[in-house]
Amino acid sequence: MITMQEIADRAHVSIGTVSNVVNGKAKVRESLRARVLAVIQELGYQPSQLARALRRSTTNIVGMIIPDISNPFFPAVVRGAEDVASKASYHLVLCNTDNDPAKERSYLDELRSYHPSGLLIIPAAGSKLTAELQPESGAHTPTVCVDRCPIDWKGDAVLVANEEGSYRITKYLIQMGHRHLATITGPLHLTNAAARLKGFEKAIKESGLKVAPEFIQEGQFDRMSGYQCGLRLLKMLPRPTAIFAANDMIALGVLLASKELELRCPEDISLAGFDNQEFAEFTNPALTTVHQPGYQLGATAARILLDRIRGKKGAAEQVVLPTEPKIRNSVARVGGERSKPAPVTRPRSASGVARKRIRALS
Amino acid sequence: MITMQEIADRAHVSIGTVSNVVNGKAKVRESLRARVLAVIQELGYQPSQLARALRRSTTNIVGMIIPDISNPFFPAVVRGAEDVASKASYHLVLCNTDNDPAKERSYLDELRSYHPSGLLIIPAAGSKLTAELQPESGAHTPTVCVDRCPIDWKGDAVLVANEEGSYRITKYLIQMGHRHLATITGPLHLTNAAARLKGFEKAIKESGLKVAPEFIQEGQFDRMSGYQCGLRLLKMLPRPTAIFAANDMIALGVLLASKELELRCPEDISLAGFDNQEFAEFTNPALTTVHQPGYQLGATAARILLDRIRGKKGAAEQVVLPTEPKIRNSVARVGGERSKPAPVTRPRSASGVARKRIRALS
DNA sequence: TTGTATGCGTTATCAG
DNA sequence: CTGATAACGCATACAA
Repeated sequence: MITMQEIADRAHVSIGTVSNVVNGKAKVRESLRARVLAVIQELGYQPSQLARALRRSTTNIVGMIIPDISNPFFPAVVRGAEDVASKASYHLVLCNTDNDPAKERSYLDELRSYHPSGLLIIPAAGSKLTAELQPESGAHTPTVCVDRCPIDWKGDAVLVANEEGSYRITKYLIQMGHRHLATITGPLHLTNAAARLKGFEKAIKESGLKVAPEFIQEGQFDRMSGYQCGLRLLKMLPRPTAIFAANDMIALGVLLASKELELRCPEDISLAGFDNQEFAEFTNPALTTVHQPGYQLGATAARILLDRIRGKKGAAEQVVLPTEPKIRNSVARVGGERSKPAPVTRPRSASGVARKRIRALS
Repeated sequence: MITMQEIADRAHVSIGTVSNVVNGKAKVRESLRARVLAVIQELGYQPSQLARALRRSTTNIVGMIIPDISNPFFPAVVRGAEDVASKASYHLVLCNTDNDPAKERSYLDELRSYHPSGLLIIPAAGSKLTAELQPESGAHTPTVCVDRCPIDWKGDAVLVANEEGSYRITKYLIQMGHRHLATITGPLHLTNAAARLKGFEKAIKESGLKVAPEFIQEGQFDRMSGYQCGLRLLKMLPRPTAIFAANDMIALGVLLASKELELRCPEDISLAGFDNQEFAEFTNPALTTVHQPGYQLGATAARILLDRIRGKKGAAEQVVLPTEPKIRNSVARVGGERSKPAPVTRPRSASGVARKRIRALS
């Protein structure tokens, strides 16, 4: 490795001068500056971020922790975060926790010991380990929770209108004549999974319907889990006529399960998801789901983080981005009803502060 | 931040002793050891990786560079890499280059200045910047190229049998009666894109067929590009009867284009992809494609990298993993032929060293 | 403007 | 076994 000292020697200047030209802080005589730059070029000198960080005790990296890189929803939010971070010349480094709180903890410690400028966290299922990141704790690294947060999280967060989204899609299911609804949830100690279930139950209740407890299956947010819970649900008698899957990966699993049981979707079983992933419009049948703005989620979170990094004080910001049902072909009308479905209404209390106006579903 | 010195003070020992208990290198009297550990616990001390790395000039991180996190194929290889890296207690940090060589360069420099133990690189379209990572260059960081490599790459690499895969799927297309084949390739300066085209052309040639030059469209490996090239192709007269898309994202784009043009797949246009992504069996129609083992790709690369990190010398290893056609419903039989398709034969020279035996397609 | 010296938090080398 | 001390590469306050 080639160091500043070597540059200094070759350019016949002091190491301090080299540092000054590298960082452009202090003024340096033009002739020296040129000479130093030339030597730097020649030797291909790269400043050691390690030493620099140790000295300045901060780096230009933003750490991001995601729970499951193989669920394409998360890469979408990563894209959003990265675009704004890299525009502000921060480097985004990613760690995948595999939904394992222990791994999360380990990555978090590792990341923090590199003194990142900030942290973007999508907590793993079961993590409550973010105590030392809360704003009140002394010299904390600026941190914002994305997509979901531990129940006791007090800091900045950007979420989506989960409850409203699932409420609206469930209403739609009911309007389509379904009376025997089931749902496969995510891990319920995650705020977003809980909110989606809440919206589901709210719609059910409002319509004077009931769901048998066994029609509410708690799963993971992945395809495997959707497959297993789907199988279980589809074998029950009487069978539900519609399943609300708490995300699109689960829905994919249900699709697989129904195929295996030789049940047709939507004729035998209607299905709705949540995410509106890229593949949702291409599945067979095209998946009716709730769109959530993954990219904006990441971008917004990164913007809030940058504000904090730049020293913005004030109360924790909790932004809630809107969700929007996407009606496609995986839900069939059931029963005699032939009337056009009424527009899906919004619940009286939209959860949180929706940034954009949510258009009513036509 | 709490330092070793503080621990030493509180435990009434020297800083050297603290270092010894933390690293478990030298022997420390049990009583002291316990005292130190207690203080560490109490104060929640975390060693500074920064200082440690500066001193040791190496870290336990493995940097990984991927070109497009929103293409689900790459997350799959990340999973593989991470599983083996983290089992060996390395931390995988990810950087997404967005297929931008400048960004790649920047991340690479950044990463390298943190002294990672090794680097896993899936080069961006257009990167030829890996010169200083080649094994011959002096104190290089162990590096292995994954999935594809710049044409002049001399180091370790793990790839898949691209040419063979596209050869076999193209043969299949021809067996299904197609005579007017088109292809949408990836960026052709990427080895894998070039190999897939080569396999395609080889099959064509072997069958005594020809493709019009405009039936070979060079695109990017993403859906947008597939959509655009697809549109172009589908508007040509005479129209190709089958399109071989160099990956599944491109195929998705073609699906969209055909839908927009009100062309039915596979009746009006047959389509084959490459990747066999998770969604491929759920698309409408289910996508016929070439399976490539993303997870193993990452896992194998990480294993080779770990060997190098542990000091293994020797010539560059170039592993080629097998690919396998997956026949589903996006390719229609065309023309009068009604005979059962003959088994797809393997080309005489399977490219590279396939690790597993490739079963003939039945 | 430029050079010198100190310290960031560790690890490693040596005396005790 | 334990403690002092010199690096690691850089930034910065201060002296020249």
